[in-house]
Formats: sequence, structure tokens, C-alpha cells
Amino acid sequence: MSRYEPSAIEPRWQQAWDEAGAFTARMDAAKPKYYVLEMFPYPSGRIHMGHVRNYTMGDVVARTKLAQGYAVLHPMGWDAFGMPAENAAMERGGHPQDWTYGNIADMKAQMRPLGLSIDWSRELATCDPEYYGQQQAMFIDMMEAGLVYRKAAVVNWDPVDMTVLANEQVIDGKGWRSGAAVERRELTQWFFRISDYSEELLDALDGLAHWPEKVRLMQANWIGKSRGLQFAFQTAGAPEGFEKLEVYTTRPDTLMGASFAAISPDHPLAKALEGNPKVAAFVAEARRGGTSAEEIETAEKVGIDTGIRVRHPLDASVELPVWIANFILMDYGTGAIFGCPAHDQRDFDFATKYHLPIPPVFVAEGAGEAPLAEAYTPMKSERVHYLRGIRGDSVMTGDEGVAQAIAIAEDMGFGQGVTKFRLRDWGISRQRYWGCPIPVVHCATCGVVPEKKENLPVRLPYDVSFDKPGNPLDRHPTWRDVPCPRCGQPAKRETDTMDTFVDSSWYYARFTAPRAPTPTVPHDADYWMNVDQYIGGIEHAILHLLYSRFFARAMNVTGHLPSKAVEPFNALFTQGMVTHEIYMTRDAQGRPVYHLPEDVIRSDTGATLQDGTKVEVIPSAKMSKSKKNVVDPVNIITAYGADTARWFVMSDSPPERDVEWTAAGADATHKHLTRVWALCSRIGQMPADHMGEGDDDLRRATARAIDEVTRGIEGFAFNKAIAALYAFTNTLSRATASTPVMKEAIRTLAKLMSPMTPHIAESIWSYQGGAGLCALAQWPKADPALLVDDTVTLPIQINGKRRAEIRVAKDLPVAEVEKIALANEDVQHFLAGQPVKKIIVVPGRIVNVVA
RNA sequence: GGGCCCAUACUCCAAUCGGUAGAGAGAGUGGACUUAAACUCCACACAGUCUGGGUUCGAGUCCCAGUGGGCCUACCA
Repeated sequence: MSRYEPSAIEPRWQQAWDEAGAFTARMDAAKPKYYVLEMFPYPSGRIHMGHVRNYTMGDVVARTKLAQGYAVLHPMGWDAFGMPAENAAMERGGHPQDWTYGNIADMKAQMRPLGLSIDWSRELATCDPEYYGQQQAMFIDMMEAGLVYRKAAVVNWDPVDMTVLANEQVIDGKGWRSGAAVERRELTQWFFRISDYSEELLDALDGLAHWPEKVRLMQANWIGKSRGLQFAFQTAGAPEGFEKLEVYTTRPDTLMGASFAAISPDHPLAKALEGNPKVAAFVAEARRGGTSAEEIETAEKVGIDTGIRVRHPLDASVELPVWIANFILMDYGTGAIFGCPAHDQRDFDFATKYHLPIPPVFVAEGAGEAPLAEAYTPMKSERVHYLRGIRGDSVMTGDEGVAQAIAIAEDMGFGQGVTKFRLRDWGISRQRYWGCPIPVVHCATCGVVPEKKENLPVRLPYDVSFDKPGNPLDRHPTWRDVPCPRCGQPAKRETDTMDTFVDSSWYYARFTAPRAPTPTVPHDADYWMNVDQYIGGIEHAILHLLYSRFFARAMNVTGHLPSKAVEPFNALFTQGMVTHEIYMTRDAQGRPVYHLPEDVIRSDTGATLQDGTKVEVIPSAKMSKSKKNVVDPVNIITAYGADTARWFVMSDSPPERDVEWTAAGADATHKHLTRVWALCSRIGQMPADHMGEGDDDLRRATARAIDEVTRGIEGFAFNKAIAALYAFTNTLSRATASTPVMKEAIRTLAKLMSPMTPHIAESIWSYQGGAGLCALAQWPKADPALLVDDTVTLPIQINGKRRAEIRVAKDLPVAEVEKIALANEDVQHFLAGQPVKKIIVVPGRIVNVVA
């Protein structure tokens, strides 16, 4: 065995795996199946260390399950539609399709050297017509199932780029690319009825036992269920048609503390009042409100009195003013509220500003009434003293007060208890070229008509240009102008395309039969679903994962997935980031200048540039191009090999936490692999009949390593599995056992390393006479008899302090252990004649004597 | 404002059910090898677990209060 040269062995083993079809997923009724999936990447053209960590984690799971006898499905694809491709076309010319497929080829070329156990025969890109055509078929099925509808919705419209912008693309009220002032425009858009599933999507979260608590909580908050009271105020002085004003509240128990009513600037009543120039000006100003976090935080609560009055539902003699206020959202509830300043901080701020009364409804139990410096908002579970409860003076919890208020309102007939959700229907229309075309045709006679399924896919035309702003599909007559699929009269295609989140909401299902002429194939979907382990970033905790859960239900309703797959991901793991130090100097003007790690010389005392300039070292942060604290995986693979990169990103930190990339760490990993190589070489040269010492000890150490590594991997504690491998390697390198035992131990070491470092594992395996490919060899099982010692060392504590230890047989009865412990010389010494009050024996662990 | 996570040796991190604080890695120190250095090998040293209370025979681990750092989310009535 010559030197350890990753560049020589890695491509060779990758080829061997390919030729053996080692990772081709095959349905096998005789085997349990395992579907492991990492969130597929956007084809930006470059992989980064975050990808390496994400895909290595999935690979470790996939390779281990394969060795444990599962039929494994471990596919990869590309989330290939989206705006960057169009932006690139606009900025640099070229075509989004060419740009995207070029990037896919580049990225795949960077990924393949990692040696991932991916079934590349199932590769797909969401921009493949074979993929999005099936998505269009499902869209039509969903239309028929009543899961899709059109409605007018207010959107952010960029008048220069002539497109709809997402909220995060609006910066300071201006389009992020064009810089043009963004308008709010009403457009007719397509929606999925995800809000019909609010309750179910919320309730089903409880069943996702192997999802991070954090993600489930984030989704629950996003769905946002609330129980409250909806009722109508009678108005006075309102325009015609507004004799009633519907409001919604989750705190109907505070109704007697109402001092005003307020409506959203987007409320129909506000629109009806825009004849008043002051109102119109206020509404226009409020709508321009910034969207950045900072602006929202500092935005002052402002309003304008409409002059309209409403009658209090419980006391007709009380009239409340109706204000238009900038902090009322049209999207939530009814877009109108009653203000109870004593028990809502926003209302309190508002009332203080406009000198509205602040009557408290309740006070802390035992407290008296006193002027408030801020709103009093105890938890609803807390008992409070109601001074102005709906039933007058009483003491109860907020929850009880709310329930009572709803009951009374329903009894009196002025309102009903209702459950509301924050989750809105999912608007999927995008005025973009590079997305999945919505497969419908607009006909003057027949209205909106779905395309015939035999005409799918509705392909994106290639001959488009991006020299003009707007959607090129809009100005493509031969694509746009088509006969109506129903009556044959001239009609127009829908030119909007789908949100790219639609593409990623079902790719996991498509992987089970990626080339089928239908979205899925029942037999395949039934065999492979669900995804047993899904791995990805926390940034997709809400949208992608919630949409996927909805889509799986929609696919079930339309017959594309079995009912067992309505929750498509059995287990979810969200991995931490890869971080790196940041190196900074300052230019003549004092502005920060950042430097790439390879341009910096790091020493114990600090860091300098090549020319000796002192560099400021900023603690590790997420790798980012702008801070230049990036390490290119391609360079690492060239310098050290894929096994080093894979091992390093899995070592040290627990996988859910961030891992810091350091040059010293990567170097150390490479050294370790070199040591393992040398150890293998040495064992390989031992005479076959060499009789050594400590065979049993090495067998025990081997069994322990199997046990620890297996438990580490299965428990997603890859750092602990790697630590166990370090320890086992050290033990083995010091061992002086007989040749067969040594060989057995290093073959086991290779197998245990193979999920993390598959290439070097294959080399060792074949050199040590392992049969076939290491990747396909069975995962070792630890002999339970070798995992337990016959005798154990028990520490003895006296009053909680460790004072002595004894060595006893593992299963020695407690009474015997007590006797031996008390007879111990050191114990007698420390007891110094004190009587023993109590003795606690934890078998196999510890003895504690209480004196 | 709300929520979640983290805090153990110089650094990154281990420590099953509460049971001897150290598995592993880096950096450090000393030594062997070398003309010398690098590489490699061997050895050594390094904390009582962020602070303050509590529960317990026993707390890094559980509970309460706080401090520091990170992430997410937010006028949701």
C-alpha cells in the first residue's frame, strides 16, 4: 500500500460504485425500505460548504441504512425555476434556460467528487418539461377538486419592471432592482385553498414526533389559530351600506373597557370615506408605510377620526368614535377592532396620543384601581379581579372571562364565538417567464378553461427576449394566442407562471417515479413514501415545509398519493451552518476591506496579509461572499480529498449546531486519515501467523466501537460517532494482538468509517481482503457479550464526596456490595467512627454512604 | 414585544435514568527522530461546569431567578 493519495483513489472508487450500480434504488418486497432526502439545491452554479455538510449528513444515513439491509432511495434534483435566471438574462444577456442547465452541469460536476451515494438515474430539474408538465396535470386535477380559485388581491407592483414583488423585495417602498416607487395594485391571481386545511395542518403537527419542536412551533404560530368573538357595531353617521361595522376580538371580556373603534386604511369603509381629502391623504400615507423591520418597529401609531360613531353593544347610551388607524391590518379578522387601551399596549399608545379614555376592566387580584402607566396584559390563565366585567364585579381567569363573554354575546344575540386563522390562502401567480406555466386558457365565451391533459406540458417558449421589462410571455403572440380547448374560438393563454414553492412542494413524491407519464405511480409511491428522513435548513421551517404538507394532502385528494403520505416527512432534521472567521483591514477612508482565508497568514498571535499588514480577526459567522469568509469545497477536495471535507464537517460540533471551519481542523483531519492509512499498511504487512497479546481486549474494543458508532449515527450524533472512531483508531494502533484479530479490527474500522469517508474505507477494505465493495458490505453487529465487563469498579462516596473505590463482580447482590464497601479501609478512615445513617447502592454505578 | 437554542479546560466539543466531570479534536509544553527544520512518534499539563437560590444521599444534568451570546418571528386585535 503506497501513500495516501485521495486524488488517486477517490475517482476510482466512485467509478466502481457507478459500475456496480451500488446506489440505484430498487423496490424489493423482501426488504424494508428507507427513503432519505436532503432539500434539493437551487442551481446557483457553485456548491458551498453548507451543501457539503447537508449532503454528507444525508449520505451518512443513506450509506448506513444500505449496509443495514434496507432498500434505500437517496435521490437528488434541482430547484431550477426562479428569478435569478431571469435576472442573469436581463443583466448579462443569454437565456434563463441555458443559464440554468449550464449551472446544473457545473454544480453537478462539483458535487460528484464528494462521492455521495445518490441514485443519479432519478435526477430531475423542476424546469424539465417532464416535471412541470406533471405539475400542470395536478393543477388541473386540483381545479376540478375545488382546491384552486381566482380572486383579486392587492399586490406590490413594480411599475418599471412591470412585475409583482414579494414583500422582501420591497425596500423602503421601492423595488429592489428598479428602485421605482412600488404601487399597491389589485390583480386577479390564482390561489390554492390551503386555509381550508388550517385546522388539520395545525392538529397534525402533534403527530410529527420526529420533527424539531422548534419547527412545529413555528408552523403553529404561522397558522395562528385564535378563538374570539365577532360582532357588529351599529353605526351613526356612516355612509350608506355601512350601517354595521363588524369587528373581531380575542378579548371580548374587555368589551366594557372599549373607548374607541378603529378600522384598517384598507377597510371598505375607509375607501368609502376617501371623498374627504384629509382621509384620502391619511390613507395614502398609511399605505406607503415601510416594510423594513426597523420601520415597523419605530413606526408611530397614528390615526384619523372619521366622525362616525358606533353604539356600544352592551350599553346603547355609550357612543364610541371610529378612527382609521395605521396599525390595523385588513388581512386579519375583519379589518376592524374595538380599542381597549387598558389591556392592549397598541391601543394604549394610541389612546394616550389622542387623549382617549383608558378605563380598566380588571386589575390584579387584590389590587385596587389606579391610573395605568402602560397596558395591563396578564396571561389569560391568570386570575384577575374584574371591576367592569360583562356581569359586573367578579374574580376569575381571563380564559373564563372570555368564555363567559362569548356565551353572553351569543345568548343576547349580538355576536358569535368564532375561530380564526392567520394562515391565508396561497397566492401562486407570478408575472414571470421562468416558472411553470399555469395551464389554463381565457376564452371570451367559455371563461377560464383548463388546457386538455393530452396537450400538456404547456411548454415555455424558447424564443423570448428580456430587453424589455415585464413578462415576455405577455408579448409572445404565437404562444399566447391559442384556440379555446372547449369551443375552439380564438382565446388567450394565462401568461402567469407558478410560484417556485409549488415546484418544491411535491418533488419528494416525483422521485418515487421520476420518469412516469403521470405525476406519480401508485405502486412506487406506495412502496417508497414516506420520506423517512428529511434533512435541510431551518430557513424552510415554515413556507416550504407547510406547503409540502398541504400539497401532499391535495395529491391524496386527487389520487396521486396514498393516504399514508399526507404527512410526507416522517422525520425532519435541520442542520447547523458552516462558519468561518472573518478577516478585515481598513482602507484609507476607514471603510472595512475583507480578505479571503487563503490570502491571510494565521499565527498564534494574530493574522497578517502576505505583505505583513496586520489583519483584524472577527469571530466566526456564517460564510458569506460579501464578508469573504468562504472556503470553496472544490479547493478543499483538490487539496485534501473529499473524505477530509466530509469527515471534518461532521466532526466536533453536533449536527444541529454550527460548525466552525478552520484550516488547522481540516489539516488535522487529513493527518488522521493518513495515520489510518499507515496503520492499515502496517497491519497488512504483519505475518499471517503472528500470535500477539490482548486479543480479547481488542475484540472488546472493536465491539464497543461498533456499538458507539452505530448509536452515534442512528441518534444523529455524528460528532460522537467520529470521536469513537478516533478512540478506536488509537486503541488499534497501540494493540499488539494476533494478526487475524488485528485484520478483523481494521476491516471493522473501515466499515464503520465508510459512511463518513467512503473512499479510504474502500481502499482499506480491499487491501485487507474484504469481500466485494465496502459500501455494500453488511453493517457489523456488536456481540453483546463483549460489551459487558464481568467486574466493575465502583466509586464510593461518603456524604456525596468520592472517597474510595472497590472492584466487584458486576452482578454482586446489593447486600454484599454494602458489606464490602463498609469494610473498606478508606471508608472506615473517612467515617471516623460516625454511625452510618443510610447506604445507597446503584448497581454497577456507585455507592454512597450517608453518615 | 413574543418564542427557541446555547454557556463545561486557551479553543471546538463529550459526559445514557441525576451517580467517579474528559470520549475526541485543535492549540500549548517537554522529549525522540533530524546537521537543522518540517513531517512523524511518545509523553505531559490544562476546568469543577456563566451567576445566585432550591430539590436530593448525590446536580454539568431537574426547578426558580438572573447574566451573556446566537437564531427565528412580530402592530394578528
